[in-house]
Amino acid sequence: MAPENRRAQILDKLADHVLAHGLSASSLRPLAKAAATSDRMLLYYFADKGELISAVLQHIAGRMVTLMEAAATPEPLPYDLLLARLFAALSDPGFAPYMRVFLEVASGAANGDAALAQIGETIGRGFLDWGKAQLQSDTPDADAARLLVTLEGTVFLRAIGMGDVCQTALGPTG
Amino acid sequence: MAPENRRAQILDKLADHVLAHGLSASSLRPLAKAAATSDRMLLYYFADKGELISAVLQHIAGRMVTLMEAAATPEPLPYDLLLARLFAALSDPGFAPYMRVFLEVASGAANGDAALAQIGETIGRGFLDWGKAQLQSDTPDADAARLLVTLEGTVFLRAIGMGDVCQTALGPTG
DNA sequence: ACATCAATGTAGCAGTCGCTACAAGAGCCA
DNA sequence: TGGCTCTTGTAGCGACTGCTACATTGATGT
Repeated sequence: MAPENRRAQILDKLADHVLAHGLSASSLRPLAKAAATSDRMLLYYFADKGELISAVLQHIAGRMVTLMEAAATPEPLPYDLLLARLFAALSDPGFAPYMRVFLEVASGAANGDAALAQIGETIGRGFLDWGKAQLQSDTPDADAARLLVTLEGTVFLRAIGMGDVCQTALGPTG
Repeated sequence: MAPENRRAQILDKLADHVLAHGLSASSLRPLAKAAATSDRMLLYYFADKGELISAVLQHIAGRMVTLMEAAATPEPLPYDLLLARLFAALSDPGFAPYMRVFLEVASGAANGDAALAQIGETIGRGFLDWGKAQLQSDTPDADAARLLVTLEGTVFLRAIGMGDVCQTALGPTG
């Protein structure tokens, strides 16, 4: 098999594993097992673990973009409606693993990992732009920012078992 | 020294280390060094690492409560004003380490660590109640929930270098 | 003085981490 | 056929992980 194909194939299975088990459970040997290869080969296709993780996260980001495009509405929506719709989407079990990983990326970034910070920001800005395009608003920049802040807040709170508070926050007043 | 004092003394230095370097850099030997003792002694005063981390995080939570009490206003504030004030407080370098650790706790909780989830929720609910007491509102529950969601969202976004978006979200419309 | 027991040091175990040296198979070109 | 390069397996290194067995100290109580 052509090396680029092989690398892409491996990357796909690595992404599955990271989404399923998180970055903290993604040392080389478990990753290799998930990709049906050896740690030795992972470091053959990737320069080191940092490059591997970066590639996997970019791959995951690509998948997330695809998911979001599938969730896009043909018409822009007003803030409250879009927020409610996206909040529901993030509750979907198909989307939750991405949020778990995103949270882990943010945590790593906060602890000084520059590579994670860079990838996290790229994903975040992509999300922001995507939301802005979905918004029907007189102040799209501010509303898109509010949207993102609110949604990431719900991701955070749900992680610590406070999903009920998210409902309270978004339910009555929107 | 009485064992309880000694344990408390160690706990205090452990908290310093965790706040400075994060949970991921808090294996037993670095922690022991920070507390001027040995890994052996850490496991003498704490049953195992899980109990130790729980104790440290609870200690950190206690400190955070103290900080928040010091930041409390004598009079309740309306939502927009309180949000702006707390957002500024979370920007303070004295508070930022707590948010970094909180984020790491949330990430660990999302990845299935039950102990972290429990501690994270305790801290989060404490924060929620504290905010509610600070709020002047006709709908304090919903507003406190919105406040918390928004603030945690800014913590998340700032971790990945999107502090500017937080400003945009909170600045013009509040 | 002697026994007892809490507090602490020393040393090490078994496992995992990222990573690498070495060699062997596999396909390709002269 | 003989080399040559791409790919892969085997084995292991040194560092780190949480944790523990064993020995020693020092204070206390009788």
